[in-house]
Amino acid sequence: MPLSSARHREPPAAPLSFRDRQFLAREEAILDAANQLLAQRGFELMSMDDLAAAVGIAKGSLYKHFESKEQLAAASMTRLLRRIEAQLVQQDRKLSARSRLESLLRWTLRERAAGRMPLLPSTDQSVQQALMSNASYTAALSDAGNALAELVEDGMQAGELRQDLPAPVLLFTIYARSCDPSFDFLRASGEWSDEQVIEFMLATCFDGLARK
Amino acid sequence: MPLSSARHREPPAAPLSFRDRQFLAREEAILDAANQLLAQRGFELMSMDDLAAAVGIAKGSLYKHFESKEQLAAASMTRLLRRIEAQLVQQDRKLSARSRLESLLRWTLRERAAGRMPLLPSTDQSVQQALMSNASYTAALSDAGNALAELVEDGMQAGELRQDLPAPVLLFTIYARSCDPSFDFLRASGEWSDEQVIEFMLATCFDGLARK
DNA sequence: GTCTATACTGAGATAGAC
DNA sequence: GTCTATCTCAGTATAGAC
Repeated sequence: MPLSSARHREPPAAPLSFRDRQFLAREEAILDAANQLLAQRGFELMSMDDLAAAVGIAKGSLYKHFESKEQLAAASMTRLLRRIEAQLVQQDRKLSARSRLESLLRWTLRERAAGRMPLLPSTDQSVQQALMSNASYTAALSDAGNALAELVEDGMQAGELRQDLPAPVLLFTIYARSCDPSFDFLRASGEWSDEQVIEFMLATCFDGLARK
Repeated sequence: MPLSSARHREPPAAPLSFRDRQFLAREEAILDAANQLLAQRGFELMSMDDLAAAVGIAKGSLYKHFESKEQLAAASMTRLLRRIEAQLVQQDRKLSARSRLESLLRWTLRERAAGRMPLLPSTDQSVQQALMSNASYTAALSDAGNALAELVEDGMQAGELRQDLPAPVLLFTIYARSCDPSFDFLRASGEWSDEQVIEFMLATCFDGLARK
């Protein structure tokens, strides 16, 4: 009977009771900790024990909020997708499509540097399957994907993005940069600041490796 | 007692007995199957049960060849790195650095399409740690990395690759393309052939997303 | 050296008191 | 709804027969 994501997306008209707000606050805390652990270790290596310890609650209590580890991961990913969408919505729409895409990728990589990127897109089939059978997740994925696709289309029509490749190729390429391992490699080398590495990523993504 | 990678790297002068050759052939079969499973599910989700079943031998026998799952993964990665290096060595050295890099990436993505890429670079710390404490692996990694770095340097000096970014940025960017999830996304869409997707990857990698 | 059978461990999930 | 204690099972690794 957890309130869960249903109430997330459609807040009731009536004000929440103190207990409900406390419950939701705890749920947010769980998702925050889950994001950290998922980012650090990935889905399989994040144990519910570790998560409970990180949040400071008992393992059993996790299951009052989320019915399984998979559903918890789905909630974590859903929240991320909603945030991505929010980033796109709040952007100044007078900016060029390319600069909006760059700005989104910058935000995403900053989130990742801060350890808040669950990084599930790159994991295995069983998790993917669990995600895709979660209605909230697929809805959020569709919404964020559509918003991003629209931006890519705009950029292509405006002549800012190349037109000799199919739009999905550009879309997935941008999407994949958010979980690109080169980000970790470059950060691990310790030679550059996070912001420098982010700008490197943007440069190689949009302008490629070849000399122009 | 397994012959293992030591004999791999320095074959003895004496010819191998029939039993030894059989043993090594089985070891190769294990690594082939391991590559497939690692590619499909990743390290954590590949169980030794599955692997033994795929090879058609008993689980216990695996431990006569490799002392642990981690060492087995290290052997798999080592073999891959040696093959990458071999690709570089056998290339026509009169070709431009850029076309040699493209050709290497093409080979790598074809290997991946065929399910032969263990994809371990993107996994967690515990595996990475186990790999880095394996001498054969670190040697192979160093060799392949140096060969690749040399090629990148050549390309930059020849003016084929951009010079406004540090060389390691270019190197890691190319390296990361071999485990780029966008490859899977594009293949899964079913709209293009593997070869088309590979060329898309090369195009976005070297020329970027922006219109030139 | 390969097999079958088993010990041991970690982790997901549940039961029941409060 | 949260806690402690426990169940169950998958998976690594090992033992022992042949």
